[in-house]
Amino acid sequence: MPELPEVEVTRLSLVDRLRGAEIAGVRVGKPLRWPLGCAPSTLVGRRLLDVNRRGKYLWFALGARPGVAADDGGLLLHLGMSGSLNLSTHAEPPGPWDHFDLATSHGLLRLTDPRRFGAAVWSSSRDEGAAGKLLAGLGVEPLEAGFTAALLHARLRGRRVAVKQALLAGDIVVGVGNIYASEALFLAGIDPRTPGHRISLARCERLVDAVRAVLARAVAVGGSTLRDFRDAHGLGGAFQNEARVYGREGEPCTTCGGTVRRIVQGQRSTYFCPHCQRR
DNA sequence: ATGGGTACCTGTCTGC
DNA sequence: TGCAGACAGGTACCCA
Repeated sequence: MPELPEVEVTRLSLVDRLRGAEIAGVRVGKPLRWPLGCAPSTLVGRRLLDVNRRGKYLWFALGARPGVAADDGGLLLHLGMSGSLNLSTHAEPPGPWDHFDLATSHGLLRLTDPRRFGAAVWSSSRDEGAAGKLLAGLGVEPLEAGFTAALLHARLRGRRVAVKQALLAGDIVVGVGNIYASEALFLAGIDPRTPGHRISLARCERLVDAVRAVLARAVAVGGSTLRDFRDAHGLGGAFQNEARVYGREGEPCTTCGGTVRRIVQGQRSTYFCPHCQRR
C-alpha cells in the first residue's frame, strides 16, 4: 500500500492529536518484519514528542523515562504493503491483523497489517542503532529542495536499469512507490523502460516536476486507497480515482485515446501509454 | 557499484 | 462450489 503520500497522510492525521501523549502500555501481536527490539517496559512512561517522516518510514520521537537521564529514543514504523495506523479513544479488542498497539494518554495507536511486511522498531536514536541502519542510504526527499534535475541526472548516470526501477529503488529519491512511479513517468512523457543513463537533463527536469506534482496532489486528496489504506481516523484516499495509467491496463489513455499497457519490470507491474511516453 | 533474484506473509480475485 | 494460480501499495539481503 503505502507510498510517501499515504505515509504522510497518516502522519498528518495523527501528529497533532498524539504530540505530548504519554505511553501507558504496549501490546505486541504476531511478529512483524522485525522485532520491536526492546522490552515493552522500555516504552512505558515516555512522552511522544513528535512524529516525523523519512521516505516511507515514520519516526515517533520519544522522550526519556521519568527520572532517567539521557534516555531518549523513538519508534521507527513502516507500513509495509498492507499496513495502516489507527488512533482511537475507545479501545476495541485487537483483531487478527492488529499486531502492535501503543496505549497512550491521548488514545490507542494501533498498527493493522494483514501481510505483516510492516514493522515497529525501537531505537535509541534516529541516526544510530536499528533506525540508523534502516534509514542509511536513503535518497533525497522528493518534496524538499534537494531533489533537483541536476541531482537526478547525476545519480542516473551510469545506471543501466530502467528509469522506473531506478525511481523505485529509493537510493536516489525516496517515497516513490509502484503507483506514483508509473504516474510520474506518464506525466513526464517518459517511457518507463528507458535506461536511467539515457535520460537527458531536460527530461530529468520534467521528471522532477512530475514526481513532485503527483506526490503533492496525492497527499492533498488523502493518498490512494486501492484496498485497505486508511488514515489514522479511518478515512480513505481518493487519488486512485484520478490515476492516469496505474491499474488501467487496456483502458483508453486520457490524453491520446490510445491503449494503456501493462508490463512487468523487476517483478512489479508498470502501466504506461506507449504513444504519450517515449524513450 | 550495479543488477537480478528471492524472501518475507496473507488476502482477494480470476479462470477452469 | 472448489481449487490452483496470479497478483497486491515494500524492501532487505544474497549472489553474480
